[in-house]
Amino acid sequence: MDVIAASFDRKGPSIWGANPWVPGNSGHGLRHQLLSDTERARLAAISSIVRFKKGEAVYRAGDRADAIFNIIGGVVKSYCGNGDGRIMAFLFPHDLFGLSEEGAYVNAAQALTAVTAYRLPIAPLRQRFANDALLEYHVICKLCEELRQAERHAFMLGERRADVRIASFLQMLEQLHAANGDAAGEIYVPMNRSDIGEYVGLSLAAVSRTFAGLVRRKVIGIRDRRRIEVIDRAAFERILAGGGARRSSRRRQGRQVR
Amino acid sequence: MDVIAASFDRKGPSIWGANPWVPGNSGHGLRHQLLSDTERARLAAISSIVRFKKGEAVYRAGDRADAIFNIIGGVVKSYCGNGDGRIMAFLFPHDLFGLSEEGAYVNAAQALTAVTAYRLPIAPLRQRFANDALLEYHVICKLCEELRQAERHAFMLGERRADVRIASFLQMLEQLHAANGDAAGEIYVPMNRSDIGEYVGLSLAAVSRTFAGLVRRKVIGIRDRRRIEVIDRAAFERILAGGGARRSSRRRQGRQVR
DNA sequence: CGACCGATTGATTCATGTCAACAGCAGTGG
DNA sequence: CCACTGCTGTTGACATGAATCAATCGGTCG
Repeated sequence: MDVIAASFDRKGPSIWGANPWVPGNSGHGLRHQLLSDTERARLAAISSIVRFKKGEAVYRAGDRADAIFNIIGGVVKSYCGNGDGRIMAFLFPHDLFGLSEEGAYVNAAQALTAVTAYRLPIAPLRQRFANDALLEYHVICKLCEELRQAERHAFMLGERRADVRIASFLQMLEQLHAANGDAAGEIYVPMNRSDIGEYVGLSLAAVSRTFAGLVRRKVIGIRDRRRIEVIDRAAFERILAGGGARRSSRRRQGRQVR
Repeated sequence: MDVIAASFDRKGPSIWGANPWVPGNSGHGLRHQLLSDTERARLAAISSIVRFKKGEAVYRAGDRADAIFNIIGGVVKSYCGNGDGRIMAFLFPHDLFGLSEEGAYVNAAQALTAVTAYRLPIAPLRQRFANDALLEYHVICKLCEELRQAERHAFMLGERRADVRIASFLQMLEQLHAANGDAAGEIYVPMNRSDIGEYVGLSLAAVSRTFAGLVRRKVIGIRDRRRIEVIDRAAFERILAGGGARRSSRRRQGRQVR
């Protein structure tokens, strides 16, 4: 990990999200910058910029948690450190990560690509919090969003069929690109098959097989191993919906809400 | 739903949690009251107390989100409203729920038992936020905790074997009791088998079978259908650990952290 | 008592895990 | 330039464990 003084050619830490309490704030779920320029500048003053090489560890589970991170560029995975490599989340630019419990990181984090990030030490950050209610409010917004993301993850894992899980995963990446205003049409998949498996709860073999199946059914196309495009959008949506269709057994209806 | 003016025989909304940045703050993960008496009183001033009968809906997915809730007593489930009944979370006293996206609730919520809760309207709450940095900070702490909880949920769903999932679920309930200082020895299970299934990602039949299996193996004992005790603690831990043991195939080693 | 809901249990099916061989590709070093 | 090695991804054969369908049972409510 390299440490560099926060330079001024960037405005400072950047948090993208949507205010959960403002209706249709920018319409179709588009995220935007939550922080004002002055907030970003103030945060820049207490932070440093760090770089990680591909594959480098950002922190390990149980490490003393003295900072949180804000990604400028690259992709990070947050995973269970205890031998079990299940991945809890993929983190992208404008995301915040490094949550702790009782002062220690609960998960481990590793750079999947080369990563640049702001490192925000806890102590000065808490100082800022105490003086800046708006900043805290924005962090609350971001946390709500991460919570929603974690729920979506759990929702996907509740799905039984492998193709639905993979399709949900692709949709997640696609929506992420869309929310960031990136070019559509092609989905960039920065993580390898094994990491996908750890995230969606399938074996490496099953992930590979499922991709192959979707290609055979002409639902998706794979150029590069990391560039996927949805060919048959209707079939894609049908797969995603397919999850809700089943599990329509006896127990469901009439009881859920009365 | 009944609405009652917030009475003064209670101190006001109550949020339990642990400050994620204070090391071993009360040792073994014990949670405590995050709000001061004056904060609680101020929140009480802007909130009302609501009651829900068993089975009653608190809100539905897509409803205009104009308030969040803080449980005083009872258990609530938060579930996906779109026909698909998967449960995202069980909420207990001192929990906060009612998160929204663009001003609308994303999930539906239903009372599993009779429930009493504070209802905190968003508009005045945001007023209070603007004037009370400490309150916001406490909400951040709570959100971090809920995020962690959602991650644990996803972690459990990543598990393949039914007995591990059920054991994790029981452990979750047990730790919940412990964190609240409730009596140990017996686990109170306020939800029915079907709800458990929706939460842990198993069919109703599989939940039932798995409980039966654990009883047959003398790992747990079932008195009442909602009162379970762990008989063979060692075997119980072994089952929980069993998850991490597998998935040790080729792909894992040497790459996760270098 | 009949109807209904929650729960248990059995028989069968089928998707995914597991094991294993192998192919593509990159990096390394002679 | 070419073996050698290691990692990533693909594919096949087989076993397994949970979903599904369905019958049954106990409790509760009217």
